[in-house]
Amino acid sequence: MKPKILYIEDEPYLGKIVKESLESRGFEVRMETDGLAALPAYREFRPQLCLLDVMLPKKDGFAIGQDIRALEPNIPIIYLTAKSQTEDVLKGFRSGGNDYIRKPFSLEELIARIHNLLQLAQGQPGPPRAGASAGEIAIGRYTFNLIRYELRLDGNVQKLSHREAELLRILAEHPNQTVQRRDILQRIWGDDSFFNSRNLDVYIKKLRGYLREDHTVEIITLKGVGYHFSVCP
Amino acid sequence: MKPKILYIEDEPYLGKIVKESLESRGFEVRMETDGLAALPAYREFRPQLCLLDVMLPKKDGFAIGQDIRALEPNIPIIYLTAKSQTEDVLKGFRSGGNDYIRKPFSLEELIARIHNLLQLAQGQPGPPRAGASAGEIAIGRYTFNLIRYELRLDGNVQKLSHREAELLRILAEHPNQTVQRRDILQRIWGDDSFFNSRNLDVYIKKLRGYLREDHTVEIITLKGVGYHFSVCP
DNA sequence: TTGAATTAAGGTTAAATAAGGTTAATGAAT
DNA sequence: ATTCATTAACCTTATTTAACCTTAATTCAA
Repeated sequence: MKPKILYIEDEPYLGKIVKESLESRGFEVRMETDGLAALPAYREFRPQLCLLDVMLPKKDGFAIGQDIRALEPNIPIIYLTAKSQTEDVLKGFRSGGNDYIRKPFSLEELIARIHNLLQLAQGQPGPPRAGASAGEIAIGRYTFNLIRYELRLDGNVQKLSHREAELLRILAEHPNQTVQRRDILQRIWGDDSFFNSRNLDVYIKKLRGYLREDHTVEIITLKGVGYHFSVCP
Repeated sequence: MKPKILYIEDEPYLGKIVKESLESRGFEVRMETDGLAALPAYREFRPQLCLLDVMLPKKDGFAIGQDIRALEPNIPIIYLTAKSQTEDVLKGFRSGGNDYIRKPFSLEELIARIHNLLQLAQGQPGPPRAGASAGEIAIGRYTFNLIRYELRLDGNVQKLSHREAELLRILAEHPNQTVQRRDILQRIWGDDSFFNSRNLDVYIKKLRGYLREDHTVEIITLKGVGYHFSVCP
């Protein structure tokens, strides 16, 4: 489904160009030129992101942003303005903005920032792999659900503990790459002292046990360095 | 605890000013002037956010950003640069940047953007689901009425007690996120002494009982940390 | 330059600890 | 009286610690 963007802009020429550009990049855009029409349009359209010009005749963009934020605390909002005073940028952030772009801006930059915010709002950074939906990672024939801490193969479900899941996640985020031991220790235990180090060994063993069914998946030890999560298709 | 920021900047005068300003605003800052020192410093310092100058003599900020992103996929990264070409902004986002600030920048704006990103990175409360109106939260197939303390599934209504409702509310406000045990204890009981701690266990059990009907909803224990309210769609 | 000896790194297992789960009884408030 | 909240006792399990074993890397002698 195309991400929906609500765009409030009172300059019709600029607005038309931006709207068309965004549409050509795969967004569904609803534009309003009147600040007072923004909130009703929001309610009806239910966008994933709002792009608000600040300087509007009747109701300024900051006020609109605050209203929308009151309705939907987490929706990404980008303010768009000709003002270049720092004070306005600050006001933008205080009004609940997540980004603030000064006119004149480059369309490419605008699009990059939109993508960035939509991704941040989703919460998930890693590139999704085929065969696994959001919140899941494909690991060979397994599917690992990051939210429920479940490792599935065919019908079988293996519940993982928190530590097990953290470790598997780190490995799975770096398929066919070397992950340094101390980085894992830092991420899970916060330091890389001797005891935690032995602890990691224990969990590596557990994961190897869980992953035994699919021989294309392997945790390879690189002594003195770390681990290589090998996933050959 | 103060948020830690790793700051890579090769201009010592500018760097000193920025570092001190950030410190005066409650951040703990580690600055490095050498691009090659960035990654080791990152490993040791484990910051919550990275502030990377792009134009560095030996290794540029984008390369550093990519390395750091490989270690920690979710850490917010801000690029800082004198370049004003759009192409560089795009490159910045492609390298996994979450924001991009052009020099000369205002310190206040920088700080506002840092706060903004730290907040975004903190918690992504999942997208509120359709079918629940104001004062109600959708929890999987359930609907939870915050005012009447009622948990509904299809026709059935389960009345919750005050404590039960408080706890469910805290969890439901953070779907698919980790909530620290001590935060819950603080919010409900005002402290986190041993006895209240056992008390929480009792209420968690009760909620699990109420939520048993929908298997996509689960309260996952993270031993020593807290709970993860998993709501898979 | 081999190749045994040495050493460090990690594997394996099991025990200990701490954290939480479960259930029931007690106490407080309406 | 009844409901809800707290306390308590006992049970289960994740995590840590520890001990001992295996294997890879390094060293140094022949």
